[in-house]
Amino acid sequence: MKETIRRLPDAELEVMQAVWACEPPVARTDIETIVGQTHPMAVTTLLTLLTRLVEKKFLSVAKEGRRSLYTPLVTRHDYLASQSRRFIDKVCGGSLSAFASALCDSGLEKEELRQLRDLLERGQL
Amino acid sequence: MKETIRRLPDAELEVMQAVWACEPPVARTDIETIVGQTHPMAVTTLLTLLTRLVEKKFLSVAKEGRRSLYTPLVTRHDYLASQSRRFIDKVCGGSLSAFASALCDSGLEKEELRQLRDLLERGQL
DNA sequence: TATAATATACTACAACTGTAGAAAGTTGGT
DNA sequence: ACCAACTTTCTACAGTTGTAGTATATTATA
Repeated sequence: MKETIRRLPDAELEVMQAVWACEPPVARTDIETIVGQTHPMAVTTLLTLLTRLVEKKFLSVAKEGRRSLYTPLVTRHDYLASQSRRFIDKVCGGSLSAFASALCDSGLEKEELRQLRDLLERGQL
Repeated sequence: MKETIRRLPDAELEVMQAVWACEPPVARTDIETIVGQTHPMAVTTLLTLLTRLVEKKFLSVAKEGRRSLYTPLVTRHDYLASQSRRFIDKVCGGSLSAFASALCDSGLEKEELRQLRDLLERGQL
């Protein structure tokens, strides 16, 4: 099991999602394209968020000429795993039945819930 | 399915959890006892958080003599359901397989994962 | 009824978050 | 060598969050 990974604020998480969606190292322009599709923001805003992610050790940065190239230091999988645990513990109070009940009433379709069960079964081989 | 419910900051969520654990309406002293077990804080801090929860319409408040009595306006179940959905959408990018994979690697025991599957199955009757 | 006890309201403040303008550095092209 | 284009860094600011001291209101009681 992994050490705890801090929860990122929404805006920073959106940027990380964009970074994770690319082959590293990633240039700002690529991140901008992806983030811009769902959450347009000023270039300087994006750069501020990238700087904060570097400070928080979620990204490393390297200069290539005038550009900065970013590389994830935390994998998407590790982040999701850590936050899933956090969610069960902090939000659901550690209760699996509360968690399951919440999922059943979360708006997922019956078919999606079945799919989730199957994935859980297969995943734990 | 319910309308979206805003995510509460950690401290406010802890207070809500304590409120939900009681029979409403709840006095500050009762909340203090519960919250204090895991997260001791000054009385005024707790009162500030309660005030913010009232402002955010998570609680209603009524005076009884010198005391204030608080009643949840959002049920724990609705909050968990809403936040579960939010987690899958925002954190897992809507991918159930990413979600399942994260759960499998979240540090839950194999036995707990099996239990979760069973709960999901039973829950969706 | 004066006072101690108790409860909440008001005020405060630093750190974090979302957002972006202004400034400054880098480079390709002419 | 100069400029236009582009990139990042610096600075800024309002709103949120975590935390709590001070002031004020209420009440039981001696």
